[in-house]
Amino acid sequence: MRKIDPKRFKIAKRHTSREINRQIALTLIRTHQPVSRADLARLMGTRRGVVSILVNELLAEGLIFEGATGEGGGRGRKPTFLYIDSRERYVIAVDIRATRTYLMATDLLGKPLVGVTSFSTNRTLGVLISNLAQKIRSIVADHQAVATCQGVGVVVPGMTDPKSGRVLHAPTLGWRNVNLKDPLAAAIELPVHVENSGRACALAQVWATRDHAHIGDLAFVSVSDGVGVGIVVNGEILRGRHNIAGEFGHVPLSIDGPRCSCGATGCWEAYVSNLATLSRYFGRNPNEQKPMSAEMATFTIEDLISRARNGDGKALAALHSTGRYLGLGLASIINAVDPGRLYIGGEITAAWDLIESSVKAALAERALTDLAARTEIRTVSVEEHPRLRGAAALVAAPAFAAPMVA
Amino acid sequence: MRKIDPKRFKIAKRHTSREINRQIALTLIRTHQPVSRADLARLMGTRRGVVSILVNELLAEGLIFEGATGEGGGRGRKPTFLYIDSRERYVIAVDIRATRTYLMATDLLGKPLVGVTSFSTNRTLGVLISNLAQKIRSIVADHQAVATCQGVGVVVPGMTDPKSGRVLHAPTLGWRNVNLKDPLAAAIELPVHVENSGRACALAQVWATRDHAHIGDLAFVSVSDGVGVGIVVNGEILRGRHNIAGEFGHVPLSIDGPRCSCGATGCWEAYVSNLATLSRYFGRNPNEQKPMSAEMATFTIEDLISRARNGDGKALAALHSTGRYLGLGLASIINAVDPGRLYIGGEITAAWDLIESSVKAALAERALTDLAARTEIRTVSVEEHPRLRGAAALVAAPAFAAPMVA
DNA sequence: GTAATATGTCTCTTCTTAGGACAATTTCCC
DNA sequence: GGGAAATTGTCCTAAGAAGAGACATATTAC
Repeated sequence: MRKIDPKRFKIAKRHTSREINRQIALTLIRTHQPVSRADLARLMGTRRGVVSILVNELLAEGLIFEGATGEGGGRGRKPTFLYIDSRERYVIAVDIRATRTYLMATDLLGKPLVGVTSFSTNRTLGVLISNLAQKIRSIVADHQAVATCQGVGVVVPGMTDPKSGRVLHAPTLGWRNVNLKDPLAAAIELPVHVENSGRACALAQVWATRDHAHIGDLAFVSVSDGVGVGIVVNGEILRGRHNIAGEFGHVPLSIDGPRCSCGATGCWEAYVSNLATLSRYFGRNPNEQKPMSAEMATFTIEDLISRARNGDGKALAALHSTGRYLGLGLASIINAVDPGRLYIGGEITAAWDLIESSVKAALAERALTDLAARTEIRTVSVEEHPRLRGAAALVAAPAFAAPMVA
Repeated sequence: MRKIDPKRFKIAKRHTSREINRQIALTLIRTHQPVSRADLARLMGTRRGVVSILVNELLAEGLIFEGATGEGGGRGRKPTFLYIDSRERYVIAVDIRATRTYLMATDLLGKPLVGVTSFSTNRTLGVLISNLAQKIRSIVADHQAVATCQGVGVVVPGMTDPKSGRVLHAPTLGWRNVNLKDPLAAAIELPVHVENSGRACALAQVWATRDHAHIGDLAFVSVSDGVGVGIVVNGEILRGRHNIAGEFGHVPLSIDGPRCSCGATGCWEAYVSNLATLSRYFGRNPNEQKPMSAEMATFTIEDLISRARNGDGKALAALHSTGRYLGLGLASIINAVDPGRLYIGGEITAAWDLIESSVKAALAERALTDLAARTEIRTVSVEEHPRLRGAAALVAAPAFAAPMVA
């Protein structure tokens, strides 16, 4: 039961019905392909005649194509199967991180076209944009003959305003209120979408085609240098009035806890970030100003995980501790927004078999009901490039989204 | 950008456009009344002809009525003003609390028709339902000649499943998995809606007509025996997969903090509930099993507030402390869902002038941005009966809600 | 070879918004 | 006092879109 906004409603015009049904048909082709017109009519509960018109529109726009006539089981005329056309359009995904920037090209369904490339991040905006533009132009040139680029999706580790394309605050990049969209769009002459990386990861999961059970309510928790969280409610990314919604990384576990990079104390992030786990291993107060030893400076979370696997009890204990705090924080997400599924990303997922029991035990401690405590948790490994897939979804997803109505 | 659920979409039928525009017109009449057909056409950006048809439909259904011709400023034929018809239909609101149960009747806009009545709550379901049915039947009998009852909205201090009408868990009532809807609906032969009181309060605020700025994203925090929170996102109540969404009362401030009634430790509720404030005043550990003194047993938060106003430094300190914790928890809500406005209800609002500065200071400590820290906070006094208004909205709001499409 | 059945197209009907004409009012202004 | 201008609400026709069903096409069952 949704209230109509008396300032920003959208009236149904003559073409609105068609628009709605077109997007539904497209969605069904996307999730059920290969699928025939007759199948669509059955799925949609409408006549084949209407479906034919919708399909012809989608064909004319090149969004779908007709494959070979299928091998239907029973008797009767064989159906012509329809598929999403992932040849004519593609998108470019960009993941800007503190030290390196990653690029990838995918089709509209998120399937990679060229592998991931990367270059060292130069934090001076102008330099970074010219570096990016060069790489993007080269990808566009390579594909010019075959397909057209629909746009560029850029994800950034920090708060963003996707509407204006500004990066409001990205601590690890040292950016504050930087307009990333306009100069980049001007340089490459393509539409640019900017989004926070945690939210983009969540977006990638909602739009993941391979998952047939539609999960409209989910949370993505990305654990690495910081903790990024993306929340999806009713199939829509939660952005909030000031573009900070989903920042569960800065919801406290203990207000008297360790100081966090955000300035407050006891944030979840201060307990479960990779730095926190490493500090725990070295028995070091993460807020200490003392210089780190050479070992500590180069030691990574991956090293810690491999030590834990090789029998280092202290490393295992540090991971279990992180697992416990992870579970306690996940319980906050569950009690606050109660998503249908939780996704965990980041380097820590490589140790999931080691920490899962700690996570679930902690979750059960604080989740309000048993059922909620059993909320499904899925890990997304670093190799799946969730951030890049999210950046791609920023551009690709609007083509499949529901039209805004009422 | 919303994803279409490939399992639960809704196709646009022939009558869908009409349905959408009808609800938009109704919404505009509701928020702009008195308003003419021509005004509506301008507001909706459509032709007067279509508006006439929509309005005639609404008139035929008795949802609106034509008032006297208005006194338009300029020249030209005078408009006939349209109003929501709040005479033919009404709803009954019920608020079940641990010790007393409250009833009220309102029109479709939430305006009270008869004052609030109440009776002592009998926690035995059968007895309570027969008590309720008796009261409701008497209200219905009183109004039979004039108007028809659209249904009964019931709010309960606990987790509910509005779809089945079950109370999943209401600690203060000692109920667990109790079907409240069906037996009550059978007894009174009227539709019954059951909802958690915090969520209903939030609902009442979204649908409050007097507030002309539509706030589609808000949070309502009700502080009394417990802490109930209702979250509204995109004009829709957040319920979550397991009907526990919005339970910020059980998100921790400090996992090592005092034990909460939910079994966990350091929940926000354990810091800011009325009991917590009183315990702080008496310098008492709220988990202590020692019997309370006679004074402590009958002393209420209202008493504490009046002592603070009369110069009791300890009382004022206890309130300031609660204010600080309140602000810290509100910061969690802001960082997590970033609503456009926060509403605070409960007895503590009577002391808002005393604690506001503490609340805002604490909020500023933890909110991620200055802008977010300045999120508007409004108090809703106990006298406004937010829970009963929410119960009424449960029944009244669906008539004005956006149709589900795509 | 024929009946049965499924697919996709086409036509006609019905519902709905779009555009504009028109009558009824009401004020402005000479 | 009377005409011009402006505003409201209704009516009629056009065009867009779904609903219903006929029809040609294609394929298997028997």
